[in-house]
Amino acid sequence: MADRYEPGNFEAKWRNRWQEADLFRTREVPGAPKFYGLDFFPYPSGAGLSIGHCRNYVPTDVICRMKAMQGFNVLHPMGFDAFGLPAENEAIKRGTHPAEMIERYAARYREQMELIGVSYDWSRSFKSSDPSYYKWTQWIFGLLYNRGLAYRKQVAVNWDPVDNTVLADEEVVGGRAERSGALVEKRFIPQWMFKITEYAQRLIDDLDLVDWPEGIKNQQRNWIGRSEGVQFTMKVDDSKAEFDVFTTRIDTIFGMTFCVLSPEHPAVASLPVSEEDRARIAEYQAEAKLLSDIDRTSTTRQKTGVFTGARAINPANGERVPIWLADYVLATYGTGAIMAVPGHDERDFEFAEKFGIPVIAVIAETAELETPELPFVSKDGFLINSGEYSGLPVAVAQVSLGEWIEGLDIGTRKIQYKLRDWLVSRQRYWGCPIPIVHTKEGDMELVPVDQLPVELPAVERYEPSGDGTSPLAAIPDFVNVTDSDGRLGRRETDTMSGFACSSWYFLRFCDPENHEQAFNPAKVAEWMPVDCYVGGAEHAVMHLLYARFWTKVLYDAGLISIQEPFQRLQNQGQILGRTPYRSPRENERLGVGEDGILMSYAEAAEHPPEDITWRWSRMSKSKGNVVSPEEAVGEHGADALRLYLLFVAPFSADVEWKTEGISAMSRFLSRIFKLVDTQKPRFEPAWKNLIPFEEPDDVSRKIRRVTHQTVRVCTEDIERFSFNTYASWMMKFVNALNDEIPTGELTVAQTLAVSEAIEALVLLLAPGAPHSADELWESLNMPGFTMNAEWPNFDPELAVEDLVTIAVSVNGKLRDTFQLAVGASDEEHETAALACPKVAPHLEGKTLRKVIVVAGKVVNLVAN
RNA sequence: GCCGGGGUGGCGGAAUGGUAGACGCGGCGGUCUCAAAAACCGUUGAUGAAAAUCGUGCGGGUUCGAGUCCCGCCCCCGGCACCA
Repeated sequence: MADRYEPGNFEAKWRNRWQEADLFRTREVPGAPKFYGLDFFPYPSGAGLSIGHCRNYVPTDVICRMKAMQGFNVLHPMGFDAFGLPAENEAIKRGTHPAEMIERYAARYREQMELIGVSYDWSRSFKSSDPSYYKWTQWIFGLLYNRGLAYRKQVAVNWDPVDNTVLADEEVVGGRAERSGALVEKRFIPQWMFKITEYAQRLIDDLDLVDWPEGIKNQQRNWIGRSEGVQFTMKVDDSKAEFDVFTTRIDTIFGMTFCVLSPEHPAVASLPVSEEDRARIAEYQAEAKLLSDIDRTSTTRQKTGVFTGARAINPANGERVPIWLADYVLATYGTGAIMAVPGHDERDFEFAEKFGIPVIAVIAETAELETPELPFVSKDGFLINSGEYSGLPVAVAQVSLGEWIEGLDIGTRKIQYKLRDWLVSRQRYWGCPIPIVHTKEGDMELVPVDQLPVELPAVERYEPSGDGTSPLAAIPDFVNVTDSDGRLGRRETDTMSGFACSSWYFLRFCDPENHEQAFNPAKVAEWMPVDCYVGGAEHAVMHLLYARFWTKVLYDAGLISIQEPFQRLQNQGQILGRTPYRSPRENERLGVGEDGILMSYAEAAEHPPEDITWRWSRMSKSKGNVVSPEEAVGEHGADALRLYLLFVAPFSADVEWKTEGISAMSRFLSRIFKLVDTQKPRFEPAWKNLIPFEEPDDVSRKIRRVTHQTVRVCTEDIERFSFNTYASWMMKFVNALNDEIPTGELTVAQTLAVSEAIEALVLLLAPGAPHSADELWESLNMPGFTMNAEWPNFDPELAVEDLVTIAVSVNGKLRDTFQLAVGASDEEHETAALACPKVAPHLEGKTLRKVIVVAGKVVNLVAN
């Protein structure tokens, strides 16, 4: 073995040996604890992995390898999220079939993952587009259908005119398609929906059961958007017409000076209005229809609206208030109608100002105050001008007014959610077919289990039709089927969103070969929940919410015994690449939100440097700033790359990729190789049996102390995802051993302590730099692989320092330090502190008032 | 606007209310070399000759003691955004 890190000489060798030994196959030792470490299901893109992906996979690998060494049964699988628009669109562009293309891309991903030494059990791998997998995706669809959680409905949908398909609300950001960036249009098309709204409350409540970043939990809570309020009926004056409103501020009901219906509200048609009014209303409704969603929700836009001519009666005081139509009231939230209280709501205030509607105050900071500055939107206040409710604090009035409304039987207290049902159907080819047959009568039948999977037909052309139907609709062999009575029926031609496929893959990994069931419940019970789930924060809402929902449905069906799939979640930070931009030329114009024109590195090289702005942005193929694992491994070695990814920053922080740091890791590994090479002749493999019988000396005690301290901290740091400090502590350990190990003849106690230290070093290194660790392990003549060796344990007593440095401060300011034996009494601390030479001048002319002793840490002398 | 997460040397970052800056990068000085690279040793928050003083975005507070806790701001990143 060399005395330096020469990755080209041994890394590939070890990867081959691991493969030959089938080292990563999931162990299922009876009685052993389990650990399920999982990375987000990746879509295998044609660009291959970047080191940004490795930032996700390496840390998970480190924790899984440590758990394996600690004797856990570790499940660490990997598969591919193969269905969906990215694959289909790229296949169309390249003129290949997505299945064949995905196969290639997935194989490349696997090679890259293997190149960096990630310990996946590939025997469990699958793609979501494998019929043996999506058979069961269809089966779960059936389960939802039978439980009344999947339904078809004619709805106004978000239509993506670029991808030619519908999108779920979650996939629309600021009126644009998240994926394609196209402006989303409204269309009315029958769609398959999942009733996720039925689970809204549980999806909020059970966030308390999981160990996730607070930010992600909050994003989910916000997305679900629970609000408590009162829904009540407003009667229209002079008419039988009525409509419901929902408000979270029932306490402000006496301040209602108008009502607003959304332009699409069905009650509009039955309002008692004149012909003239009717014409005005129709005109406004037509205008509203023309507006796109982003125009309509633009925050800079002035409010618009029209008076209907009708009035409604405020049930609280009998006042007749005008009914307006305005598009700032959304048809899709609550009841699509509101009571407007301009005194205490900014939107209503803006509207009232514009249209000259009265604004009155009904809440104030104190019960005595007559007129607060309006709009006064705080809930911290008291009711005024509110009849018998005047004087009550807001919170109290909300309860009593709610009860009063309920007593009158015109409304109820209600909980409202922003969350809408999950739109799951897609009018595209490359997805999991929805296993439904439409009968002649227009009924729907589920395809029986024994006829699953409904396989995607192999076709030549699968471009979207653009007319709102799936390309599958044009394939007679697929569409024409017989129903359960043997009559001609029509197969459902929509496919499922990719998010459906990724909503249960973590269950399939527990039992991937099962041909009889989606999974054996006993096996799922054995492995689930995922103990550590690692991936990017960009899936905070969609994937995690959907997967939680499916898990709860399967729980309700009695198929699994856990309600939350992912016990602990960690989000890695992004790796940013240096990206050149230049200012636009005369005939060029910048897109919205861009402040430069993207360049390639080649372009940048021959461009005047003063015209280039370098910016850090997420590595992506389109930006041309990707560093591949092949490049990094080729130049520095897999272990150096792995360690650098761990060391460079805290796991969740973004990283600006610079190559200088990586060579520091090669140097570090070389120092380890050198240290092990030097100590090898002294290494006593049986140190563990001999060491209890040897009388320790100062040097051996020191070596053992730093060994046990390092073992403790590294173990804790890996456990708490503090990989950067795990790496730091190994560096410190190497520095300490280089300092402490004597160069001459060693005593027996020292030999044993050194052997223990060297063994611990190699084993602690193993999760982070497994190739090097195995190379070193072998050079020490130790048998097998480090991954099968036992993770070092630490003895707290050996880790304890015997001498500690105590800080002495006077009035909180550090003045001196001194050494003291561990366990010294408070008096000893005090005496030693007062004896410190630098302390006396600061006490001069003062009276010592108090002495604070924190044993082993600090002595603070308080004097004045 | 609302909800999260941040703000610490030249840089990445470390620090259960108890010696701020661990570990690493970079810099500086040295050893080795004809020289360079590599490797190794020393040094490196600021001001100061030193003693010392100052120092974790800003302003207050709690405490014997605050990067850490509390209150009020500023800035950066991410998410949501007319949700009644």
